[in-house]
Amino acid sequence: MAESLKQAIDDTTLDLGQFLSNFPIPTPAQFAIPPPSEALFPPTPPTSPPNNMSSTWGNIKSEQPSSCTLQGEQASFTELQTPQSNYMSIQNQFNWCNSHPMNWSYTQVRGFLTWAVAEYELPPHEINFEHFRVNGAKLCMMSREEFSLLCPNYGDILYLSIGKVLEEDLPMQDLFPDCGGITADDIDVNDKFDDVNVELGDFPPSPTSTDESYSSMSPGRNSPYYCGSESDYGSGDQTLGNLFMPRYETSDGDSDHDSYGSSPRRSYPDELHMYDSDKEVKPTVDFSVQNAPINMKIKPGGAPERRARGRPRKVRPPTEELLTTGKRGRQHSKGNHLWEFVRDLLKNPSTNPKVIKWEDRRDGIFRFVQSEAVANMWGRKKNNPNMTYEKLSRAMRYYYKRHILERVDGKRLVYRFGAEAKGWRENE
DNA sequence: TGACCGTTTCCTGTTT
DNA sequence: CAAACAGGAAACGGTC
Repeated sequence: MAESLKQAIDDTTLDLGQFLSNFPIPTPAQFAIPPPSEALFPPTPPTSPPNNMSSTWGNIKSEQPSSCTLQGEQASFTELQTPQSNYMSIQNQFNWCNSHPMNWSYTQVRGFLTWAVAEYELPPHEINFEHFRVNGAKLCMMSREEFSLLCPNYGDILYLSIGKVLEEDLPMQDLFPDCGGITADDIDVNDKFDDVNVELGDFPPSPTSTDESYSSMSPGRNSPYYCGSESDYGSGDQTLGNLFMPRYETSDGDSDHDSYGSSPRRSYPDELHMYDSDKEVKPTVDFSVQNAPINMKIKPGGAPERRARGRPRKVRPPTEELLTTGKRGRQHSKGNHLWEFVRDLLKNPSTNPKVIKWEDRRDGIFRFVQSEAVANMWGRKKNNPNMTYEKLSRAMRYYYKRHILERVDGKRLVYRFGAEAKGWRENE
């Protein structure tokens, strides 16, 4: 693993190289030098990644992240030449695997990205770390599309990598520990990408996306990330100018398979092409009859008819995991139910009362303070960038019949736990 | 393999 | 007028 990280560093150019220049690989001799001070560098408990990266996504290597394997070495490799602040920064980069992504600092986000580059053998020059100047909370809020916008060719991989970390079966207190990383102030759907916007300028918009999140990220023509008008799409440029390059095509699903090139590569997180619903970025929409989306009936010679009711059928190309094991990732794992997710947000001081709060603690009445933020977090957990509060609330309403939730009339965004909901009471 | 479950997606209509 | 609510319909993907 250290080898692959070093290889990634050797291969590094431009931004990543600059970043990694602050990231010296220790020599064996340096390993022997003790840390300067216990107070400054308290002994770290044995480090393991927050989860077993292979448990659910069979194709992800089971080794610990590179950064983790170096954890034990870091206490000695920099202090001679490196200022303490730099040292601490480096230590933080290694520490990303010690805490939940929601709690990552910007530095830990970088540490994670460094690991991902090495782990999935991504071409470092195509991943500009400066595009990810966000803390973990913001990173977790970013949709798949945002990842792709920030990193056109490998955003999906990064998105699914972070989703993988989030998806693991951590106990909720580990998922959202109140340990100073994220505060409630960091979670605000209204400024859900503020860090990015402030530091990067506006995102370029999705050319045809109807996703409202894009409208809030409308491009500044003066933004350094404004890459041109629609006529510029698909220039083929692989660098910054291509941030806007559409990667998704029509609903036939697998047209972006080639995006990752044909070179042999370590297995990426699977389900990279899982979602191709009609809300995905679809810069080229062909409404000819044979190419019409499945639910879009075309009148002969006329305009598209109203789409059919119900959930549109998805076209999902088989993943490597599906082909080898016949399985995709688990969906209904323990603790994966929406109401339990909501309950655990209520239990967590990082999210309660900022995004969700009790209206009446004893009666189990609660309110979504930032409904779209909750939806975003739920979507992240389910690896579904298209989740919205509207959809989440539909699922919530199904709980009425099962008495997991009870209706609270007359109040918007307010629900009440029902008789079948367990574990929400203070002394439960 | 198929039934079932817990959503997810989309829709129309209503209420706030 | 927009946002939220309500609930039907159908599809999806995992579990049993």
